[in-house]
Amino acid sequence: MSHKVTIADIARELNLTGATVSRALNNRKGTSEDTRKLVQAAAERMNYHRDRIAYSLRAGRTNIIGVIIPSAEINFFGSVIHGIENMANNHGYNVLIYQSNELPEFEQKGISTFLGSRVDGILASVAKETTNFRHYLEIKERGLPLVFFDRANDSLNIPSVVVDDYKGAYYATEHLIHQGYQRIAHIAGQQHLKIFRDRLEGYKAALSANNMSIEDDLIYNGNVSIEAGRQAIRHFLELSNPPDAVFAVEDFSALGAIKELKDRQIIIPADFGVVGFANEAFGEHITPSLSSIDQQTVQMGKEAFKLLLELIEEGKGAVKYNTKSKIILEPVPVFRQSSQRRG
Amino acid sequence: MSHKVTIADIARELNLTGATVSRALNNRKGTSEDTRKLVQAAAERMNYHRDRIAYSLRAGRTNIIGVIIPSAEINFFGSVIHGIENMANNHGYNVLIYQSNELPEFEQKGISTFLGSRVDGILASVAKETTNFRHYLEIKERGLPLVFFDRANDSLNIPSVVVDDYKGAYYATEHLIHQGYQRIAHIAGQQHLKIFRDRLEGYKAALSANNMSIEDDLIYNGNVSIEAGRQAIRHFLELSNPPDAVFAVEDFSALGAIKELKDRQIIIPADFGVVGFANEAFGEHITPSLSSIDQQTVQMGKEAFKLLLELIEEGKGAVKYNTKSKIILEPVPVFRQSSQRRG
DNA sequence: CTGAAAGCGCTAACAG
DNA sequence: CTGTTAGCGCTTTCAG
Repeated sequence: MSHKVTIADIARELNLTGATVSRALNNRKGTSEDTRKLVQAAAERMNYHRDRIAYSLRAGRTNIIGVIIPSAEINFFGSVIHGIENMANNHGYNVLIYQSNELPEFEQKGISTFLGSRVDGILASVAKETTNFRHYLEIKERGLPLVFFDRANDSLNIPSVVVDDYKGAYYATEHLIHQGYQRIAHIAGQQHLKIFRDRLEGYKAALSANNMSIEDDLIYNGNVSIEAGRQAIRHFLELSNPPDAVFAVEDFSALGAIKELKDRQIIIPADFGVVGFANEAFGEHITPSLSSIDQQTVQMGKEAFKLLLELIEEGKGAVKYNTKSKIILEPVPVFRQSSQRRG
Repeated sequence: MSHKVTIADIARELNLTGATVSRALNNRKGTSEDTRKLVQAAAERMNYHRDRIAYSLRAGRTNIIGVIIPSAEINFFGSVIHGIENMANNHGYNVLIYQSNELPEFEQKGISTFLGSRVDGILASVAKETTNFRHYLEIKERGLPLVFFDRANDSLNIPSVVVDDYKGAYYATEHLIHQGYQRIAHIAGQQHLKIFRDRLEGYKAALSANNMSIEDDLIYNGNVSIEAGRQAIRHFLELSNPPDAVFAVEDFSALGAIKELKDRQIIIPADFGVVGFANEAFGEHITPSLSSIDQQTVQMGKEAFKLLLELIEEGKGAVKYNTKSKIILEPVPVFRQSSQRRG
């Protein structure tokens, strides 16, 4: 059980004082080369690890950042965490995780424990159900660095890293047009979420830019689920003038669309084109493979950490929140079988 | 910026002393009802949050556990983390994450920072490349609670939570037999990993129990990848007496097998049955949908935390590591189209 | 019931 | 170059 070894232990061992040992360990100037070596050897030998709790209390910083995500079970967030943690690790930071499970109460609780834990900064992706952002503003008021990723709220003037949803949707729709589809529909997501609104806008813009009309009948308001995708197709096919392609707001509704089309013996992509959004893992493996828009998840995590780190270092207690610090990642189209009927 | 409010601030405000405030806040006995109310109201009003760093230094515990995973990008681990974090949260613990990226050096580094961070316990899933377990033993020697999940090492006498790989493989193989397949092959994984060895054993046992012979030609030694699955099928179909079904060590090799069989116009499941292992998300959506064995990931995370918590609470500095504490979860068969040709 | 004092382990300021 | 002292914010003796 060998009592945890502290600086005092090393000092006693070497007939020195704690201060000297501390200086030697941290290579502070004002220590002779000799004692420095002596101390470091002893530390090694005695298997000393600096106590970060004590250090943090003293230094006023923990080298820990807190990350709030809706759920670690969602692929997307696992991937972002991967980017965040690796980058953080490179810079000497550790990552504390908290899941909101999409509920604002949990978000609030997570923020509260993060504040108590004295994390040096917070990265967050907002829960779907969150409409009141008071708890996020509290972070800001405390002068603690905060960066949103993916699910941001622009009106709060908080830095963020997001993918360009508008552009991604534009690419997807334009691609369908280039593939010769004549009537392109859209399966939309919940419109109270900005990311889904942006995708709808991108879809519309691409149509307009190509002199195609925007028709309400061709925009199905669902949610992000396989079932919504099936329902959308049922709705579309009942129209007197049905579409021949669809851009779905994300991959699961695209998947539902594909399933429904296959059930109805409609050939993809020859008779009907489908593009999703998110580039989920399954897309590559289904038949036909799903065209989609990659969101640069790992990159997003890395950028988010880097931005947070800048704020931490620049800030030192007084962070300047300016809207300038908004990083918009370029979405990457991944076009596969479900939409390619040319070439 | 309002200087962070501390116990001293509240004490000053109320003309009390820090000790009293502390007692009142924590509902310690030996405080009058009146002052208690007074203090708690003031704390609320002044927006006081207890500083966990200072508390931890004093108390010798952080209420933080460290979790080492190979990569957050792997679905499986995201899902386990989900279970761990939710359960930890319920019990007042926070979760620090560290990715080994499958490298023992990183594992070592993670453990080192966890020790420095004075986490109350560690959960770990061993990196593929790890062969020397010295760093894990160090945790044990320090008396810090440690629990392995999924990728464990039984010879170290460290508690663990795993799924019963042997049984899962047995179920999978037996199922194929019950479906009337005559010659059942196996795509094996790297045999230096226990989980893969166990699956091979389960496969063999099921064959033997059903009076079917075990043939070396029907066991393909690959790794866990789509390409390995394809290669295995190529190998099997070249045999003079080829198999008519395969149990793959995990879903990606099963996927490769399915792709190769489809390319060769072999009908699944009528002419060839396929079962995988892991129940990855894509399995449900491919055509034909993939039969697999679910590993109870979320449950695994929950059990792992619960076991760790027991060790933490029982231990209080002197943990008893006994082999008794090994939790083996029941694998859950999920049979879909790729293997069902009856009923 | 409340106050004074000490200490968790570390580092920075000030002396020597 | 090294030692002494103090303090980060909290809780827990021990007195009063």
